[in-house]
Amino acid sequence: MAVRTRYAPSPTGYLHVGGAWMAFFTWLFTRHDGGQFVLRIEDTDRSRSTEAFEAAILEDLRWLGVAWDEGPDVVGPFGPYRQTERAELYREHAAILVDRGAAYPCYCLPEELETERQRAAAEHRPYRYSGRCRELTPAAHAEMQAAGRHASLRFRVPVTRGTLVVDDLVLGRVEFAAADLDDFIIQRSDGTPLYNFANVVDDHSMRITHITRGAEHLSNTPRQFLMYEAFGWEQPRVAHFPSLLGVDRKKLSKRHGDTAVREYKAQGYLPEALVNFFALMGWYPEDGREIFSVEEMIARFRIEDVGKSGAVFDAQKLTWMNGVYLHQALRQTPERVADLVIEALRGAGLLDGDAGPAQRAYVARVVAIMGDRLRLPKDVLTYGDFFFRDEVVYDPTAVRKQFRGQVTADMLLRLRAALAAVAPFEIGGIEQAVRDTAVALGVESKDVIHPVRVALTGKTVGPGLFELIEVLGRERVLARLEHAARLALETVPQ
RNA sequence: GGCCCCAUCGUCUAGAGGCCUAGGACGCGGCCCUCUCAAGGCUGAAACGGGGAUUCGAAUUCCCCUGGGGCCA
Repeated sequence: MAVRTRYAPSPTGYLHVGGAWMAFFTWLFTRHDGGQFVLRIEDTDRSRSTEAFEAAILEDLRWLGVAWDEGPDVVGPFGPYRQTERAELYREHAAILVDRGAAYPCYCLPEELETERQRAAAEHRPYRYSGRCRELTPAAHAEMQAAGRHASLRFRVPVTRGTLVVDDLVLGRVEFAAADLDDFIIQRSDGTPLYNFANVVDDHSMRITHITRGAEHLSNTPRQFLMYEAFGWEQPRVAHFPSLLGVDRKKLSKRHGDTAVREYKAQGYLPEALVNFFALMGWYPEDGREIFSVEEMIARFRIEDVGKSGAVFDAQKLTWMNGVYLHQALRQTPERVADLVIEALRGAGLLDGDAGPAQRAYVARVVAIMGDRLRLPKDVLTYGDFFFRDEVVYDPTAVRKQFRGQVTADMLLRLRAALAAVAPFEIGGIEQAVRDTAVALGVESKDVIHPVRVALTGKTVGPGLFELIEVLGRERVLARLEHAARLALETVPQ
């Protein structure tokens, strides 16, 4: 039988890395087995679900390359794929359970349940629902309804069922005692289904064969299995993936900040880097290789190899990996890197409006000489902001380190004269001019190069000097040297 | 509080009784390369939570404890 899986996000926020990770693993597993992957929107929490979030989640999944075969925007045989459009189905199935005696109306008020709970706590017993509505007589039902009480529906746990075994694809065999469970609510008094119940109905009616979800749902599994039994349905296989943790080792959530996938996208992270990084959390290929294409991941991924323990999301390693992919993109599709850099420059206010062809070509040249220094597009600000500023921002430390008053000023002006004569203004002649100047002054090349770098860029780090001079162009180079010569005179020789 | 899951360097992990003097990667330190930085190469520091048991032999099996996490409340 073909594998059918699903990812079922709630559109109550943007897709976060934990959810994306789960979706990706599910997708990898499905593709490895040549199965079908369904996207289902769990929007029963109407107060917090929005269409905008739903659209954003779809967009972010697509950006990551996680594609679904059926979903809210794809016509499929088991739709609709939004829970709010399936309300009738839940009511019908709840009714089936009531008819079979597997569920019953419960009229207990929240206050009454709270009293039960407190008594249990006072007597140091574990709290379990008392079951007082379990065996109500028809007369009692009528009385409750006459009193204006609306019933919720509770699932009748067969306490004599004994041991419930969950044979998990990741965790292995886990046992629960039916006697530890109490009758749980499957439908609220307003007629809306609870998560656990809607999930079972949906997974079965959508023919899901393998349920993948976060480990936090493991405890729900025995309850769900009981419902499958009550319906007489075949149970799907389950796989609980470990939780994604924040640096505090708590389950990753919005309070950890920077957890939305689109936040990473906005910062210029590449989807292939994100996805490769995801793969390495909880799963490693046999040979310990770390960089591989999606195709390789699909081929190698085995759900049995997924680890059991929660993983901390290490943003530093992700950034390193982004550098690996950025450098790869630099060789294969440099214009893509240029686009990302343009975004970063725009974000920093160093570029405005739409970049014209000339500007794009200029950025491409900058990227060509310094792209291998970038891990993130915004690193362009660290190494090459001077390419995009009219006024060089001088790092005081760099100036203090490299400028020596009159001596430096003379050297800068001498090089200026030499560069003014270089034709064409290309790297070969430029390098010659710099080295000749050093010889003429009786110093080593680097004694010229370092101060000149500060003069032209304001900093001690950056791309090769000869390259950057060429890209900067004669006019700006001459102007900056002249300006820097004056600045040098103001610095006290150390 | 009850139930469940987890446990190797700071982090992601390899390790399914002897191959472990516990390997790799990120990060951190050093060296090389070099006009700087980055990249690259070499290299260093860095872990089996504790206690029992099984075994000739345990990171690897079992039990207890501890710690962390989750679900229900």
